[in-house]
Amino acid sequence: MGNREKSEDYFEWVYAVVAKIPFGRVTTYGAISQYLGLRSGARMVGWALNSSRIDKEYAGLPCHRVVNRLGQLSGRYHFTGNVMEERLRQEGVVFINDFTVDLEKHFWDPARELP
DNA sequence: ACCTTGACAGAAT
DNA sequence: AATTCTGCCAAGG
Repeated sequence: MGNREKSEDYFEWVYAVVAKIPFGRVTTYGAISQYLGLRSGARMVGWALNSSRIDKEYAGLPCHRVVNRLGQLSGRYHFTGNVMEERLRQEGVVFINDFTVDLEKHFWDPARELP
């Protein structure tokens, strides 16, 4: 795990996109997989982030800005405590409730915003 | 080598 | 409208 050389390179592609999510904006697993044209689907995007969590080289990745299609912080349990929510609130992201962000307001679509 | 389990999402029931 | 099923594929047991 955390072995970037082997496995499919799309893990790298995922990291690249996540790294470009602007401050105060969020995107979804599905949007990323769609933008990258991954047949593997949104599930593998989450899997890639799971690897990045362990891989120190990607410790700075703003993976807290990735939520599921309903705006729910499905990855919150992979952060310590409620770090994911705290970070987003710090960026001024509006919450519907403790684990759901206002996607309408903050959604960032890589397919539309990226060249 | 087989089965289960996911940081998901969309279709089908 | 709500729940279940299905595609997807990498790890871990």
